[in-house]
Amino acid sequence: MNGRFPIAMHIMTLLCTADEVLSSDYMAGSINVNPVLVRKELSNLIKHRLIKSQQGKNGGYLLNRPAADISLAGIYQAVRSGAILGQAKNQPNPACPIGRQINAHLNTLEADIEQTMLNKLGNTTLAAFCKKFE
Amino acid sequence: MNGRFPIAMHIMTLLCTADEVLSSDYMAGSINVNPVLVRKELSNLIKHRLIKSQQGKNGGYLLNRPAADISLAGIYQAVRSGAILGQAKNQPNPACPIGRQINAHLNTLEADIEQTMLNKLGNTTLAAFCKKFE
DNA sequence: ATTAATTGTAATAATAAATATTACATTACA
DNA sequence: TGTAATGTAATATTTATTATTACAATTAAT
Repeated sequence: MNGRFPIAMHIMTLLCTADEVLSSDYMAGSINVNPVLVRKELSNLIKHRLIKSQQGKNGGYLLNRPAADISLAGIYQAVRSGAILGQAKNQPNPACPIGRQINAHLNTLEADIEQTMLNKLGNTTLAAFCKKFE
Repeated sequence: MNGRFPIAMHIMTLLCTADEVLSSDYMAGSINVNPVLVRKELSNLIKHRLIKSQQGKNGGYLLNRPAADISLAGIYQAVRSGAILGQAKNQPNPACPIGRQINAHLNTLEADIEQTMLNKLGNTTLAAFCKKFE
């Protein structure tokens, strides 16, 4: 996987603990990645209605609802890209009895694991996560 | 993540359902990836004592113990590389109160989720997985 | 003994994915 | 009107993954 979940969590934690809007440049400075990457992730988080923005001078970003109403599962779902257990890009040989069926069975397993993980992540709110930073 | 778990599962399923040793070239043909990639993964699975090899002509690979004694968690642990929830390669700004602590808290979360996932994968044996292919 | 099929592994190349950079249009406050 | 910010496209760079080539070592079969 890539660094999107850690970066999204960093963003959400910053916004959760801030008492005013934060700029993408400020957040990029805390995360220490390129500001455009942060803005892309902010765009995505807006699309998933987790945050909102204020444009123009003195603009910035803020949470779209109370942190107690945002679960880590929601954040994960906003950034998830591909399978938890990995995604091979091969196309197994359909002439082989195993190759013909393996993807279907792996997909079932993947769905099962992902649901387990979402249940677990759903147990923690952003508010609870941010309490650790006191 | 990458395709190592799917490929390892494909290998283990082939070996589980075979009644003789299988060559890396045969398995590469079923998986449809480069034979050297398969041999590298086979090497790794040997290192984790999940399979063993017979060298020389007519050689090949076979399971190292009954499929009922191999769990999907064991296979996952043999191939896992990095964090389930993603690994950012940035170094957060230590001058920021959030940046200073975020990695510690994300690592705790990661460990928690990974344990949940291993518990779930531990519930299924390779033998049970392979029964689906009848 | 010799041959051939195979494991095992190193070195390199090619491809794909992630991240960084540059640029600039748009917005809204002061 | 100037300025600080969002929003986004285009491109470049870096990193990770997969493929390829090559060949030494091993062992069964002839």
